[in-house]
Amino acid sequence: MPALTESKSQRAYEWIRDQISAREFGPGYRLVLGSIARDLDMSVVPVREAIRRLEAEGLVTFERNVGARVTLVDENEYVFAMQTLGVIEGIATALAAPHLTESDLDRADKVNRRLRGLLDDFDAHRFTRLNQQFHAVLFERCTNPHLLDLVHRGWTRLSGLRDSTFAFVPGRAHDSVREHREILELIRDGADPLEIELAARQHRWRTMNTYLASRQR
Amino acid sequence: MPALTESKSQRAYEWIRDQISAREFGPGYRLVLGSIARDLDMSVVPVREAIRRLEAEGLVTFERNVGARVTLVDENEYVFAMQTLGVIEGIATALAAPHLTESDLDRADKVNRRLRGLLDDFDAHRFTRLNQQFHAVLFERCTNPHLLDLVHRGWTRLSGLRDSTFAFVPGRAHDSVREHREILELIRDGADPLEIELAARQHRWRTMNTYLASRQR
DNA sequence: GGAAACGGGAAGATATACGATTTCGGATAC
DNA sequence: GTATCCGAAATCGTATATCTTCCCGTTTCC
Repeated sequence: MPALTESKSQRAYEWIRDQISAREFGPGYRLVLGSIARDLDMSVVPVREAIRRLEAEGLVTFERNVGARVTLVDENEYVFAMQTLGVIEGIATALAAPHLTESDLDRADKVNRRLRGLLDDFDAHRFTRLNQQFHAVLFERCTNPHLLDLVHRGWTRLSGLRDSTFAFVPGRAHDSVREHREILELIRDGADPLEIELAARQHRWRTMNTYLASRQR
Repeated sequence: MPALTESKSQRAYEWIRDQISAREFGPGYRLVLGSIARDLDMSVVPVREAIRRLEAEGLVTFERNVGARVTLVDENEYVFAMQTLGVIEGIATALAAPHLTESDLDRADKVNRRLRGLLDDFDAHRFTRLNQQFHAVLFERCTNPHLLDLVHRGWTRLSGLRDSTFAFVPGRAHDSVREHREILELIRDGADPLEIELAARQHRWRTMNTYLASRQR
């Protein structure tokens, strides 16, 4: 009988990751091996392995003889993650740009229109979700899988950190939609890759800076 | 009695990583849990955990019910890793630049002179080691630890992949030393961060391109 | 002669067991 | 009242045991 199901270790990994993403396990949440194992109806061994992987990805922090907890991030950490994501996503978008089809661009445009629609009746959570969708269309065709993996990790990490930047600085959403249009424009025009890269990077960095400015008051 | 020694899991992790780095375990090497455990005088459980971490870092590839082997990289993978490292290292260098002291720059310069000294009596392996040292001086002061971590992983990954690019294209070494000087110059002059970033990026990408060109003949 | 079925050994996946370490509440000393 | 010392409970770390899966050489059947 072939294994139709994935390994328990894999299941544990995905389950924990999803819990973190869904913020069931918020930052600082204590991951107790025994209880997770019980919840998932398995022994602790696969759970340990899952946690090791998550540790290597930076989603959880491990302390010898004490245990694992969901990585706790301060202000700085958030900024660092955003700064990094800006760089990685920027180059990924630039590399993907030449491979985007008309239909990709239309899809991105449609998502951006929905984003604009949200501006009136603002919902930070929905906005963030759509926002990610928009960018995903733009970078998914990146030709470098290694880079693409880093982009995904960056997003996962951020989604674990903070529900939504836009909840803190709703004003940023308006500019964001406009910048999306500009980036799409650049891609449609077959602009210089470096120009696209820097536009995408600055777009993210501006969100980060807006957040920073809002905090310092 | 407090634990003066690190955990077995940690020991296994470091040992395997070092073996890969030292190319005792070359690409494709089959990592058999049982024998590693025997070599390190421990049970397989810690070894499994170590391998999971290495898997998450991309150093080993895992296949269900089959086992782990040191990540085998084809031409493409090498190019992807270099491309990524160029981007990451570029921004890290740019971010570090304003924080470099005179003594840092002198140290880098000294290393680069040694590199130039090696040109006459070329030794690709030594050259690669010194080359990494040179760049390490430039990016270590990067203010974003997250980014710095990615740079380190990139280097580790590449060192696992291929002993030395310069062994394939020794001619590149000469240009490389010159470009090092130019980068140092930019930093000393307090050049625009973007300029520094792109110089560092292009420096690495040129090595990659030279390699590619040499392969296509 | 080749394809398919079989079977044994090697290695992986997971469970269970147990000793070690940390944590924390309460008792005791000052 | 506070600080320090115990000890139990919780939890981790690792070893051992068992079951499953895969690999590969051999046999069998067309």
